[in-house]
Amino acid sequence: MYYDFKKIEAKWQNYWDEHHTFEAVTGSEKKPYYVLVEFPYPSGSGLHVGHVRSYTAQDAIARMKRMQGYNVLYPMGWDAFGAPAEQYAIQNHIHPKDAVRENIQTFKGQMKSLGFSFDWSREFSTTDPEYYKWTQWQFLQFYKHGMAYKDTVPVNWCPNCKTVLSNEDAAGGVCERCGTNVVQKEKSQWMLRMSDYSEDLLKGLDDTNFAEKVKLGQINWIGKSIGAHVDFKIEGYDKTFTVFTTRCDTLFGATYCVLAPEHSYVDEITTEEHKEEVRAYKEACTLKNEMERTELNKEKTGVFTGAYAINPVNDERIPIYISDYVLASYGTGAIMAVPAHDDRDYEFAKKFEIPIIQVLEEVTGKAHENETEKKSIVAIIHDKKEDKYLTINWKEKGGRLFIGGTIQEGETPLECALREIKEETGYTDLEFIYEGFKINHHYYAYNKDKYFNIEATPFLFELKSDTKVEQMLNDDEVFDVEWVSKEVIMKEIQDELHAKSYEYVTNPGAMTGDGTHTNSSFLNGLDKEEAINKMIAWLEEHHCGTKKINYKMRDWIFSRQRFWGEPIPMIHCEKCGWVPMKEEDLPLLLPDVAEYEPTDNGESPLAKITDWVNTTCPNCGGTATRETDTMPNWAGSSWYFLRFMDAHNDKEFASLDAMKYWNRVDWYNGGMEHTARHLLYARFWVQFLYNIGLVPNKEMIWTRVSHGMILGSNGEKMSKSKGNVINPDDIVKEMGADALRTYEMFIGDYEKDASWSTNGLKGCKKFLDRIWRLQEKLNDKEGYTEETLIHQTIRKVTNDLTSMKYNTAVSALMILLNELEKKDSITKQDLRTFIHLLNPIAPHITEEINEVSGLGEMLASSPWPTYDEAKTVEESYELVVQVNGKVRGKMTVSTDATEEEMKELAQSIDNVKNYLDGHEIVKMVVIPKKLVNIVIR
RNA sequence: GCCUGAGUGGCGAAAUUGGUAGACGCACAGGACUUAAAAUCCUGCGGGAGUCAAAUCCCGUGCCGGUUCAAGUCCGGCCUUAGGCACCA
Repeated sequence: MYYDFKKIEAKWQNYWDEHHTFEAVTGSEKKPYYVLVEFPYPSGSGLHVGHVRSYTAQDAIARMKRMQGYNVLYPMGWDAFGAPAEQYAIQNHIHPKDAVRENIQTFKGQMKSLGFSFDWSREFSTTDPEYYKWTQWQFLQFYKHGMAYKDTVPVNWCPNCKTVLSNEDAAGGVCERCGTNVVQKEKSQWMLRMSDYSEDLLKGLDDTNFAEKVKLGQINWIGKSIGAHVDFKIEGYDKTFTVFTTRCDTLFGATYCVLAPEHSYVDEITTEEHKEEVRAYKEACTLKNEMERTELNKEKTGVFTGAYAINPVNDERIPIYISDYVLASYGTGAIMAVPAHDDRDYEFAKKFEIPIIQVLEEVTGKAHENETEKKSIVAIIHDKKEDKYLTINWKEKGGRLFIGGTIQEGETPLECALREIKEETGYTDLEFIYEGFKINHHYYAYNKDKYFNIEATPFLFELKSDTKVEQMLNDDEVFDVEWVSKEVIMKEIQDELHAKSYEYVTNPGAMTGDGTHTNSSFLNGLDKEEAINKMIAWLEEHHCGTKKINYKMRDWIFSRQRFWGEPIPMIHCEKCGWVPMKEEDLPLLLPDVAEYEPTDNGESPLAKITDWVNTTCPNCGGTATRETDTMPNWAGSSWYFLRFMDAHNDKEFASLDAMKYWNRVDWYNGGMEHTARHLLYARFWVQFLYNIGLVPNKEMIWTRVSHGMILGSNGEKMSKSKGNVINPDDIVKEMGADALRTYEMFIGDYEKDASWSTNGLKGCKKFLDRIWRLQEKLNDKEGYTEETLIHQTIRKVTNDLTSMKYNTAVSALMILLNELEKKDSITKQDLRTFIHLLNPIAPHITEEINEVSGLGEMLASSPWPTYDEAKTVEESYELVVQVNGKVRGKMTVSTDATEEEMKELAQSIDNVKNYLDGHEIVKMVVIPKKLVNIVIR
């Protein structure tokens, strides 16, 4: 039997269009369900097979939910502002809106040819004045509530192209277009006070059902850290500066302070002697952009200001440096540096030879009552020639150790180490290399029957020559002195203190872990958490500090120096300053011109269109000029999901009634690349609207999932230059939309990337062909032929579609097909249920089969198949019999066999008997309806 | 460097959350139909030992170790890889 998929697909697509099959009715009696997929940027290259994957996945959910009786909203629109359209327009001297209109036509045609059940009646583009009118209106609300302000911020600037670049375009510190080094330039920009919402955005996550990794992305971006502000007096000034630290417990170890080069105090406190150096350093920093300051700048740099700060806890005088490793934009732009316990400070202190004070000792071993305290050393001696380390092997009595010993009265740790080496091994010609941080070790000495708590100092020495004296050993010191390799040490040094000592001296660096405090007056003996609390209390009591929470998230830079974006509806009047446009004058339309070359000074191209720029002040009526910056791409996409709820409202952005009816987005799908920023912006936008009473929920998105990419058949990202691009149009023409949809659902785990395989696609086409041929087997009987399997399949497909396991849903249907094909004939109900389950994934062929074979009402308007749990149970199953955990036999057993019967049957299998013969049965583990494991001895 | 995933046949992948590892599909091989090919259908398909053929046994989910009657799944330690963040104090 032959079928023409092109004809069938066109037929049903037209039917759906003409009958408005998938249009959602706001306010319907049915329960609402809102399925959303990120609306695309309509680029010139058309729909990507990756789009097909996520649109199909969401389409399957939307179609199933409709059949389950929900009023489903599954809308589509266009996020069409942005640089590529502007770029294209500049090159071709046409208006971007014309390019956009064309691209939208292409995208829409492609989407229709794939049979997605979008509600096209709600379609809009962010570039429609009817839409961006409301984006502008919402900006005015931000402004009126004090949430929008102008500030001077550094931007990436390409001196050659004379244009402002986004961070993406300035990747690697060079301009993407011309390769010139990007510099930082101060520019006045509109900002939104997003940082005010840090805590709300964090807490709001509890009211969402986002995937764990999505939540984590949001949490990391917000970057909450709990710490303290500490005030430092500046010597010779009646001034203090404040630092932010998460480790105020290490304050006794602070040996210097660092200000960001941009810190406002720098010029004032720099002494005459250091003025030139500081000036030069600051200038060097402005020439560097953010990229260079972070990525390329591994080595710490900085200069001394000549000024000193006073450590409030001990009145120590500590030098103030400036360095670009301290960021002006985070915390207070100033830090206290504790080189012993911070990697960056350690590196800096080593380079500038600043003292390092240890205030935290790592604890090893377990504390015990009645410990004897003492101080000791661990000495590690390295022989460079052989690359071996000196150890003493106590054999059964204590394993392999380095040289250890107790510090005696009047002896320094270093003297002790040298003495112990000489006594225990005889070596005397050693070069001191490194002294590690002290370790606090608890242990029990069997030979003395005593508990000890020692403060051990690890040392590293290099062996200069084999010069030796005779060992001086006590009677109980019976061991071999052995030189061993690194590998032996890693394996055989079991003692915690000695293993740690080795780690400390061979990888010098800051000790950043937890431990017990030392050299810290009232904090001594406390662990990190206790010490932090006690220090905060002390600081507050002495009025020189307080507990403080900091967030990485900053305010949203809302200006773009671009033509193709929503104009910011603000007017600058010389008398009145910045004045918002009147709401009734919105939308502020983009001018209809065909020239928008960038300006020389980084202004938006709009600045050159004087007719548009010059206006009157809404306040005083005097001459005024318009803001020429436009909004970022993120603006229009921050609230589009609200507009879909009431897409044609010309009185409001969306009515509260409509939003209350739809309630929120139930299921939102998008790319992983948008889970951090887009989602955060959208949530911020919604929370603001909620706070001013314009939306019904503080979180308007419930579940957010992300899909993996479709890669080329070579496993690389699809791109024209690699020549591995698959155009969905070609596939639809050759194999049909249903085959493409089925394949993309079957390709693998939905959340993971997957490589394209034409053979895999062919397999899915074959699957559909076989279903078509199933019609030849129809008989006139009633009911199900394979009742149990069909009920199981209904359950499996229903569950899998709801949990995004599309690949196993398809495979369950393949299994059912294999079984149905084995039958001589099947009933109409068999076939009807089968195609019904497949309909959300392959909607055209299934509707056609349903119609041609007269199986019943149209699938799209029929209720989703239901299953009976009792009917999913098999009459019998294969009992697995294990002996000591290994499978030794299987047999078919009735489902109602009791545990006792299972045990008996298990032992009746011949092969099992062979294993049991001559052994005692210790016990039997029975897993009902699964297996019996016989444990023998 | 930090965070988060992932590592299973020739390939894409499954595995009810501790209970028969490799479902389903692709590729491949053999066979049927055909003048022939395509399409379609049937059979086989992790590695090894064994056998005329079986039965049966051993090994096998990145590596090493552990817990358990039982580990792809849990615990400890590594290795590789992808993505995100990155001097965030």
